[in-house]
Amino acid sequence: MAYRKTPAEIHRLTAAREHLVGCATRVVAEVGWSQASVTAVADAAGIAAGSVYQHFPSKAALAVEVFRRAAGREVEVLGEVLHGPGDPVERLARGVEVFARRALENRGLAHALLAAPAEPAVGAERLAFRRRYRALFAEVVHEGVATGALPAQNGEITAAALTGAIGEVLVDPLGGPGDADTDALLADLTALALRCAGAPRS
Amino acid sequence: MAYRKTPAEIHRLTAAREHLVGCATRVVAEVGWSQASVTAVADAAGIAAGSVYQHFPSKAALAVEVFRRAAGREVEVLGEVLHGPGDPVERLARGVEVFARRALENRGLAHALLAAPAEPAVGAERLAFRRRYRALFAEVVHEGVATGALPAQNGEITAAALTGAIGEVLVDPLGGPGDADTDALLADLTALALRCAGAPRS
DNA sequence: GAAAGAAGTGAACCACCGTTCATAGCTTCC
DNA sequence: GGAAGCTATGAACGGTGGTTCACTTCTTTC
Repeated sequence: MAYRKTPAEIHRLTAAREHLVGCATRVVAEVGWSQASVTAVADAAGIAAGSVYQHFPSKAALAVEVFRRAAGREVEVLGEVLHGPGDPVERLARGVEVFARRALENRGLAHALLAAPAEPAVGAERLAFRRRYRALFAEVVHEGVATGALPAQNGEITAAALTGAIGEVLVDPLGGPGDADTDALLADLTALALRCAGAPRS
Repeated sequence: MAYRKTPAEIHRLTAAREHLVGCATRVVAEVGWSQASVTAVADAAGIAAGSVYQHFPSKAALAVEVFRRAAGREVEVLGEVLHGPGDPVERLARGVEVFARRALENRGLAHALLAAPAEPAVGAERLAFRRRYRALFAEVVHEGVATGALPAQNGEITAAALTGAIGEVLVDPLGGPGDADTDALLADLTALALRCAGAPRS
């Protein structure tokens, strides 16, 4: 044999791959899936279109990777908050707030993850992650029902409503174009969440 | 002059157009916007691909027409229920129930209207109609707040949550594939809606 | 330094799809 | 019946965008 990947080379390759995924994520967040052509992504990463295929077998595979990375981060953060300290109702409120705040802080990415038109492979991925968000919320709702803090209810539906509400607000900002008051919006959203779950009025 | 459209001819033309729109709606409901190519739609209507352009200047125009017809019906029905008799809370519950029931009865179409990936022109239309659904719900919520039946709240967000929740449930049926129990689902949804709006517990 | 092999390149390829257009078939009017 | 005008047709066109591939460039090994 006359060639073996040296550690430095391996590192260079994975770095290139990471760089590609990062740039692709940025492009998707900025212009959406439909406009994120292989050429556009490659340009953003400073490589040739053909080189993308050194790292991924197809555009769909790259897209799925981009989606999984970004959506995975959100699931992780949400999970930490929902499984953190505090009683179920508090955690639910904080979870909604964090989830929504992160989405509002990176609207483009959030839109891409939750709503923007995408190829079927990404659509399937989106479905899977929606289930995970929903499951996380539902878990806390069930907990609240068990401890008596919340009334009996279909937790899955409550959870669906929470993600749906945040998605709605993201897709079509109600307060006009400007972020007139993000904090107020977040406050309204958490209040909605507590009503949705049937938490006692404060 | 040697030619003028006779009434019968006019009727034939508009009928052909209607037939085209109807078939296109069916195709979209069955396979989604992305798979509803001009050829597929023309085939379904039993005409040549080129003939579509006798009735519509572009595929986008046909798509928009299909969307407007279908979404317009829903707005109308929802409006009638929400503006009908009964106190605001009752109307809200009935509105959610009717909206969701119709969606569940024609899942394919509902999915196309609310969620399925679509070309930009349809996306814009969708945004406009979402605002209308939302406005209708918000109106009733405001009414309820005014009469004291509901607590003070951001009605727009409550309305967004309601449409979002129904959309969520549609996109990813929670109870597995089967309609295990549509009535139970509807009951859970209306219960959710009332909690969302903060209606007194029954 | 030279051979061997991998990564990078970008122009060309190809499939798909909306759209057009020359042609054929019908309808209207005299 | 025939001229004029409209509608219907479907093969051909053109743009787009993912993918390929012969070739260049860089890295490793001896």
